[in-house]
Amino acid sequence: MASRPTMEDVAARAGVSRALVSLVMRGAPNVSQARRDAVFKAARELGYSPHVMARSLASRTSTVLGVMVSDLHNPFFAEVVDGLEAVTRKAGFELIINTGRRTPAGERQAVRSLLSFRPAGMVLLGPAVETAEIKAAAEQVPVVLVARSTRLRSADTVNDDGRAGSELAVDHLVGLGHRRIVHFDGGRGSQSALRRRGYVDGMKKHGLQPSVIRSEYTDVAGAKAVRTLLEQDEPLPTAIVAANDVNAIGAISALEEAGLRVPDDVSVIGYDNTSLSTLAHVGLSTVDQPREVMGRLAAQAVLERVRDGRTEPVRHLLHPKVIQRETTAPPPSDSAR
Amino acid sequence: MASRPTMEDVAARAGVSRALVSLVMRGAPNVSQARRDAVFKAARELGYSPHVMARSLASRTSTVLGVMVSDLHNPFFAEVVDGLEAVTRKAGFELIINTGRRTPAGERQAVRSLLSFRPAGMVLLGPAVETAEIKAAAEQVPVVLVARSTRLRSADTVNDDGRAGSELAVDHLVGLGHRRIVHFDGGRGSQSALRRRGYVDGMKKHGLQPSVIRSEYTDVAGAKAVRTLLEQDEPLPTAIVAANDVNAIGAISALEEAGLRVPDDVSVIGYDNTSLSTLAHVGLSTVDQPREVMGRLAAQAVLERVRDGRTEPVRHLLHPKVIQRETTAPPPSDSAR
DNA sequence: GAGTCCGATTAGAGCGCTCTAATAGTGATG
DNA sequence: CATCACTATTAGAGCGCTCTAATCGGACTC
Repeated sequence: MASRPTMEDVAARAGVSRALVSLVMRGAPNVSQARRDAVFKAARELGYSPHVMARSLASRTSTVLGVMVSDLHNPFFAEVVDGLEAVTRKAGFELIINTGRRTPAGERQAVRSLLSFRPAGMVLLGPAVETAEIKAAAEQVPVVLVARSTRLRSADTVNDDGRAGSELAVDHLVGLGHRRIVHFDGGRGSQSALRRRGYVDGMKKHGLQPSVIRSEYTDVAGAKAVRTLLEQDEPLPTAIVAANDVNAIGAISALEEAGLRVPDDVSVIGYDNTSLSTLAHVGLSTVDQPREVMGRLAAQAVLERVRDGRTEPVRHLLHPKVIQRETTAPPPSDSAR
Repeated sequence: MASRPTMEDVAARAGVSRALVSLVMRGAPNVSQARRDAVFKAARELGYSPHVMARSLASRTSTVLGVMVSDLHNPFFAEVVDGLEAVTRKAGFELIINTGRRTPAGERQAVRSLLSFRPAGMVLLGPAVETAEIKAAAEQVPVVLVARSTRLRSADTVNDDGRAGSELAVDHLVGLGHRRIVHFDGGRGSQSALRRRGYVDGMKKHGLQPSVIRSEYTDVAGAKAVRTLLEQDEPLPTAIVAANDVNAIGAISALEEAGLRVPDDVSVIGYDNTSLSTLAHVGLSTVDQPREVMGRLAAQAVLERVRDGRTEPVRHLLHPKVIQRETTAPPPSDSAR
């Protein structure tokens, strides 16, 4: 495990100064072809590659972008990361990813850890962490939030209109004839309040009684919410607006385990339109968020702050739409109230 | 966006030397309580946090572990990362994750990018990248491979016995009465050759004719393999041994789209036992790999090299087992050869 | 042949930190 | 009260790099 060669080593081997090697490595224009070749040759022979962190320390700049993923298990984020990567790679930045392990405390750690690399910017995907923490980060470095809204002028946001999305989900179910529609919410998760409000507003709009069951953005929580439902005395709802796709799938699993058929007995609609819902075997009806586009927009936003020095906040608000697949259908005929 | 405070700033504010601040930050024992408190107070007031990279530059050590995830979309890796995090966090190391975007070229970039941070060690999850690249990395830093075998003495490995696992899958299907069993392989993906061999060996052991369809570790590829199957003249197989869970789910989706029922018409068994397969709605029969344990073992292996200076390679080989759920059943009765 | 330019090259300081070696401080000891 | 034995603190060099300012070496002019 020989210690890696440094610029000094390359310089010695190529018979030039360290400064010249630095120029060559950065592709400076005024270097003679002969020296340039000699430096590259020496670098190749030694297996040299620049020490990014020493570079950023010396240059007081960084090409690193930190990405905090609140839940690595949710495919939604993997798809956003795809969009992020596409844009940032092209712009010559590097992504480093950290996970929040589904808890605010974990997210806090992840954000701080990312910050300790002194990145040029940060993108937080679905953060559930306190606003204070986000604010602190945004004071040090440009921050873009995805799937989380904020009033902070120092952070940009990329969101879909979660209120509208949930309302659309309700409209869709009401359109199919449902009246007893329950919402499993995202608990303390990001955007959960908005989706809940959209659901409540939608229900009221149709003159229906909203009913929210506290849940989370995980399959386990979705299954648990169903069990809560089954233990209640009240008649079962004919439809569920789940917090997100993962939650919906957990719910469907629990329903089927309880001998209920989806959508014959109960309709379920998710949220996010992740790859999960696309699978024909799952065939989850859901509300679409354009995940890859969101990643791209987030990357552009952070680059605008980093490279172009923009300081005015940007708020991207995308319009959700319902994707009907096989988990929503008219309610069973005997369910008329 | 004020530039972040440095150790010098903290020292000035606390009325001590920079060296003392450094000692306090590292929790050195021989510092008076009074000074220690003063330093922490000043640090807090300034919002100071140490610059990890300057630290590792100066100390010639690193607490960073690089993790290359070949496919962020595959939940298998998210679960391995859970195990990695649990162990490394406790040991005071930080994880930085990079993705290979499902291509060898992407993995190469990711590995190099990770290396440019001069991490203490690297863990490659399911790498499909060339051995030469792995070897080059292993010359600079301890490397642990998960879900990929190698002969390199410079790298540790954590694997399940893919050959045995596939053979078990075949045994399971044969035990149910299947005889026309097809394998969708993992193409150039890691461990794919081993799983293929286990399948072939298993078939031969039972006196059956192996039949492999080239595929990949993605749902899209699984669906495509089914379509290939349907276009062939030969009678459909009664069972499929899929490359992994994701591939299996893609396959099931395509089968159902074609009007075939699983497991009534065709049985499907996956590989990995990811959270995906656990969902009751999916109910995928599969071959279990203990993902979180694998993450823990990998973390321990890399820490042993980093901290304890182990140089002998370690090979963890875990024993797979079949998990029967709802996608495997006896073949349809009229399918007798 | 002295002077001028301009592109190519380099010396040296410094980024934020750690680490070694030296220094200051504090009692205990004889 | 000088000496010793510690413990607590600090100065200063240096990690691998960039960047500014200085220098070098021709080619060109008059």
